[in-house]
This record gives sequence, C-alpha cells and structure tokens, in this order.
Amino acid sequence: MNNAEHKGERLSRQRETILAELRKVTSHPTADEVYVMVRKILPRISLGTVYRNLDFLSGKGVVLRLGGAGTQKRFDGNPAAHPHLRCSVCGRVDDLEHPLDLPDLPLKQSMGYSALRCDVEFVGICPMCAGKDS
Amino acid sequence: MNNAEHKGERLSRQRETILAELRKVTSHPTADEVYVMVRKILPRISLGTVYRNLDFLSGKGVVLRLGGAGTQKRFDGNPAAHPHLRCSVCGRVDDLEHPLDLPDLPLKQSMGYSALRCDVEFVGICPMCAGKDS
DNA sequence: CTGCGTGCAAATGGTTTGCATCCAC
DNA sequence: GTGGATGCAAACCATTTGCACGCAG
Repeated sequence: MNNAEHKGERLSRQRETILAELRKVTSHPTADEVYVMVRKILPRISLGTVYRNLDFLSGKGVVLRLGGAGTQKRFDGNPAAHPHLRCSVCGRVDDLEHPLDLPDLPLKQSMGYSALRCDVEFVGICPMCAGKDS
Repeated sequence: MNNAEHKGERLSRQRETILAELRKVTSHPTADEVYVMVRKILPRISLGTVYRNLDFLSGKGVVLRLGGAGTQKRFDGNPAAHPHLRCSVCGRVDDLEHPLDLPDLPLKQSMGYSALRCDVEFVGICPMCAGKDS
C-alpha cells in the first residue's frame, strides 16, 4: 500500500484539514469536536463532510475510529492500535503513556476468526472528575 | 454487595425474564435481539422496558453493556470483564475461549485514573463471514 | 395501599444520505 | 471538462423519556 492516489480519491482542502487537525491533537475528539476544530480553519465546512471524511479516513486506516463505551464515537489520529483510557464520568479518552504492549494477538485465528486486531480500553475515572465531588 | 433487595427495586416479571434470557445465551445480543427473545415469553413487553432494564441491570453490574465498534450496543449476561471477539463484517460478538487473562490492570492509577476496569476486544472476521466471499 | 415499573408513543441526538453545486485533477 | 467531494437539510435509527396505568411488596 503506497500513500493514497491509486484509485481516484481527491485531496480536498476539507479532507486535508480534518486529517491535519486530528493529528495535531493528542485527545480523541468526537466528530462534533473535530467539526468545531476544523471550523476555525474552514468556517463553511459542514458536519456531514466531517463525518464523510472521518469515515473515509478510518476506512483507509489513516485514522482510528474508537468504538468504546460512550454514545458518540471518537477518532484517533494515530492509526496504530494502542490501549486507551476512558473516563466513565466525562467520557474523555487518553492514550496510555506506558506502551504496555499487550500480549499481542496471542490467539490469532482464535475460534476461527481471521485478521485479528486488538482494541484495549481501560475504563476509570479521570483525575479531573475524581476531584470535583461525585 | 448482597443480591439486590436493599434499596427499593422491585423484581418485575419483565426484569426477571430479561436477565434470565440474557444469561441463557452465549451470544451478546443487542437490545433489539433481547426484545425479540423476551417477547416470546412476555409478548406485551415494550422495547422501552427492555432498554430500561438492560440499563438498570448493567448499572447494577449484573450484566455487561459492551461499547464496542458497532452501532448498537450489545449485552453480556456474564458481568466479569473478559475479552471478546467481534466480527467486523456481521457484527457478531463471541467470547474468547481461552481465558488469556490480560496483564490485569498492570497500570492501575495510570495517568491519575482511578478504579480501572479493562475491556479488550479483538476485531476480525468470523468463520462464517470469511466463508461466503466478500 | 404505595410508588416503582410498565406500555405506548413522542422526542432526542448522533450519524447518514439525496441532491444540486463546486473544485481538484 | 469531469467526476469525486461538498453544503445543506431531510432522513434514519438506536436509545431515551413523559405520562397515566398496573402490579409487586
């Protein structure tokens, strides 16, 4: 797989900007948050476009769409699978600092499944939420 | 934590049946699927009630609400956190057979988070979907 | 009896989509 | 110039919620 241009995808300003903004942050913004971020640069972009591109980019494996426990999906500019920390109170998602490479796919082909990828999510309460009473 | 009756919750036939049905299967049904299952026993139950009870039960820790990659949430009658296998094609979720106890919470308090729980989900293609062409 | 839980249906909210226009190639 | 990408708004769909009634304790 080389970079991208082998089929027919065009690199629109919107797509470019969405990817750039997503890579710029260490947080794992929801589509809405990406929308807000990108809007500062392209005020006329639409939410639909943000969704379409986020979908496109994650389909390409350039970004990660995090399923997770919350209602909204979150997106990660770093496509390599790595463990996340999710706050069960405010919903924010951080990366784990210490890599903790999980026993990487120790059971490939487990139960007949193929092409396994592994998502790990630790769920807890983040310092900020733990601070302000219950 | 004893069983349940310490506050004021009543054990309705609906709640009881939902829990029983959920424990009966090894699959990880969506709310809709639970609705269908329970309807065979209580034909007049409403989807809203299924959602309310699933929510109640997961809040109590009696069942597990799986966030996961799909659109709909899935529920697991086994409340102990254990790794899952999700098919990226059909969306079905299986339990991993070999326990593979993950490096259990090796980083408790990581980054200031407290009360960590760990969700692990392997994403791949299940045998059935791998079989039938693309 | 009492009030928690239910059935029903309307409301919500995130995400997707149809369509005419726009612009990257 | 041409078809993929966009903006807008309506459509979707899973989930939630308000309300009056029903039933478990």
